[in-house]
Amino acid sequence: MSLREKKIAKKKEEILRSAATVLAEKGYHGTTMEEVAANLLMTKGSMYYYFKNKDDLLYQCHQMIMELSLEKIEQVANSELNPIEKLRNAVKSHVLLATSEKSMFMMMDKPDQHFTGEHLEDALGQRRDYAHFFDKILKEGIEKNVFDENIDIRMVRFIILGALNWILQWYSEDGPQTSEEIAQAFATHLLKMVLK
Amino acid sequence: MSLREKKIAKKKEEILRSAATVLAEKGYHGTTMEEVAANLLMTKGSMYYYFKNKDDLLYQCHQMIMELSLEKIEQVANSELNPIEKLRNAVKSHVLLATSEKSMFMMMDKPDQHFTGEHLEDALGQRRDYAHFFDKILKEGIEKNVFDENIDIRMVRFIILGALNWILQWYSEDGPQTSEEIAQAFATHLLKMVLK
Amino acid sequence: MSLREKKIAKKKEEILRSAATVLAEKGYHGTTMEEVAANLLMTKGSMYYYFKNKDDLLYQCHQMIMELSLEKIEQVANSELNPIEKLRNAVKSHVLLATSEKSMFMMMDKPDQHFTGEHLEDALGQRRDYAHFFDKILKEGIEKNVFDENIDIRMVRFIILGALNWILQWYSEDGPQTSEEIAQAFATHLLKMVLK
Amino acid sequence: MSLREKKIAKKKEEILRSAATVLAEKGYHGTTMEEVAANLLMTKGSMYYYFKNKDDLLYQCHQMIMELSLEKIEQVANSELNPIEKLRNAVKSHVLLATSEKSMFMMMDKPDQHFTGEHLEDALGQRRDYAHFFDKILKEGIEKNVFDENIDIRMVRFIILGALNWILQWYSEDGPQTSEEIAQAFATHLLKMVLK
DNA sequence: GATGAATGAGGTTTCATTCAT
DNA sequence: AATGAATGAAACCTCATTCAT
Repeated sequence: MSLREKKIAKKKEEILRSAATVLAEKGYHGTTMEEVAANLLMTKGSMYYYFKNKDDLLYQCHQMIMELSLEKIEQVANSELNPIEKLRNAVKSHVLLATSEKSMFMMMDKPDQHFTGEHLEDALGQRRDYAHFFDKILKEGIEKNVFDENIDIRMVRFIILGALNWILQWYSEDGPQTSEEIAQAFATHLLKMVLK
Repeated sequence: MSLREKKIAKKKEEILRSAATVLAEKGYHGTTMEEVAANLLMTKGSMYYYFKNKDDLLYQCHQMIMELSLEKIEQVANSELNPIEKLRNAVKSHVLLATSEKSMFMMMDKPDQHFTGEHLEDALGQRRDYAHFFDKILKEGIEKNVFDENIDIRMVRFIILGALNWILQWYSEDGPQTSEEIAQAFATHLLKMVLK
Repeated sequence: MSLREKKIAKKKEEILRSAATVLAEKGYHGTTMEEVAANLLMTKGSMYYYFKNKDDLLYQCHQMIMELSLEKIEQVANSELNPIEKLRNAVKSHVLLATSEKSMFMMMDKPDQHFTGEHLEDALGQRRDYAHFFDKILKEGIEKNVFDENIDIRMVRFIILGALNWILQWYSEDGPQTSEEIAQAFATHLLKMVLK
Repeated sequence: MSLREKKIAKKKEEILRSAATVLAEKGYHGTTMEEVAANLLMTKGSMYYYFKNKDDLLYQCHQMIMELSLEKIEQVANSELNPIEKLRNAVKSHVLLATSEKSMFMMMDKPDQHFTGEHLEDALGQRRDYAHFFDKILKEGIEKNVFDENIDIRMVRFIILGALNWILQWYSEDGPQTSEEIAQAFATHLLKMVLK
């Protein structure tokens, strides 16, 4: 990657982060290009140098955070840990990522309300991929006889993902618990649900 | 309530239900008054006879569903059942309500993105009330020694509410499980998390 | 047609005429919705009540004038006159229409620069239809032995249409000749070209 | 002219030709500097080294083609040919030039839509000059008793110019007639209009 | 000479809202 | 009680133009 390309990439990320912040606060339709730009002391027009249109901006926002998340969970799922540790790590890692990058995660909700066509396909695909890693861990846990064989994998996965995504709705840096503590608590309680 | 008032109330509810459907699908800013009206074979203008403005419409939508939910959970929490049954029933009742009135529940997300001022206060208050009922059940369970005394009530409540609210993101009438089965599965798994 | 529909139709035509005036002066891209509206003491926004978008406005403008023209020439071509009179009348009628509705005719140029897809098809089709009537008259003249059998119908038609359409570029109400006189002169000279 | 100046002049002409092509296809307002530049594998910004602004570009485009045309017709009008041959040659030469440089001629329409102030004066002046040469030929023909003394010179000139300029609207390299044949046909038919 | 980046004015379009009827 | 018509603010987006490098 040339120097110039690096510079562009950096600027793009800057914009994406700004966008994510505003998007998280106001939602897709509630966010204006003006605001995203103002956030960066840029002008509306300049942003169109980097992104084709608002949809594109949103999509790439989604991409960025999705790639981050997928990378993390893939790493955990493919590690040499036992299923218990895998699940614990997956949960913790999601909590830590979500709380530290709250604004970016915020916009992962309701893809079908924001995306259409190919973008929607992509977004849903990535979401499925993410979910799949949890299924994999759960299945492995059952096979290895450390998780309760009666659990309904699909339901458990929905419960875990729901709990994790809900964090954005209530988490605040000034809350009574640090994100570490939350991660710990979530891991503990969710594990209790699946252990024998 | 006079006959006329009844008629108005009925019409209002009709509009609210239509609005909820569209709002659920497209989100607040993505929904136009036109669409809501068209859905009812009405005209945009007419709706202003019943609602002061779009915000008001959204707010009353929110109210309607919140009242329904609060009523249900209050009933359960104040019943004579033991904590286990209370929690089971609270979960089940939420699942059944959410799946049957999906469109109405859909819009309960992110109140701070939609409401301001007094309306926001109200909405957050109701949400807190709802959450409080779960806390109450959990506390009672611990006191009565049927729930694990080590659980972190706040965290558990967040997990439960997260799992419940997330249902809207994946539930489909044509899915592999009926809402009854889902309710059952959720109750079972979530209970496992809190039992001794 | 109901009263209301009539009113709408009238308003639409009002707008179309205003649009035609501005379009004639500034060309398609040079014309703004603002100007068209201002011309009628309307607001930009109001025009979208009557027309889907700018393209739609332009297209219907084109339609209006094309229908007028086609009607006129069809009438002449299908009359009982001899070919000489037919050609004379067709020319005269075009001159009179073009000079009296200069602004509307002005925009018939370069349809492929303004229209796309189906609209382009339509516009080109109508243009072909119009041209066809001239061919028909010319052919009839040759068959009836009143026009020179050596003329190249296609070329002659192009010459006539070119001369007629060019009028818009130079005609002015304050010019030295009335539109009647121009019509007369055009008819005379163009006829001379085709007579035996 | 220094070598450097020559290089610049060459580049300028390159740009003008590219611009003419795009302008012909999309019209003034429909053409973006971006497109013109892209056509030459240049960047938008670079073009401002050669041209002050878009208007300037258009104007110089117009100039280039106008000079070409004027040169041709002046040559014909001032030749030693008899009026008949002069008119025939003027017509033919215009046809051949217009068909071979279609894109450049295309933009000669409606100067008052594109130019203002001094540029408009200039453009109209050149147009008048061009027209004048036809008048001169026609007058000479009448004086020398080879053209019908009853023709209305102004009208005939308008007919001829209209027919000639219209060619751009229908001519295509793949059409049934070569440009030579068209030139021939136009000369023949238009002459017939003015001969005794 | 050339260009990448930024800008801002201006255009099109949408939509909540109003109001006379 | 309903609605057709109008409005204007605000959104998205384009593009000629500039300028540092």
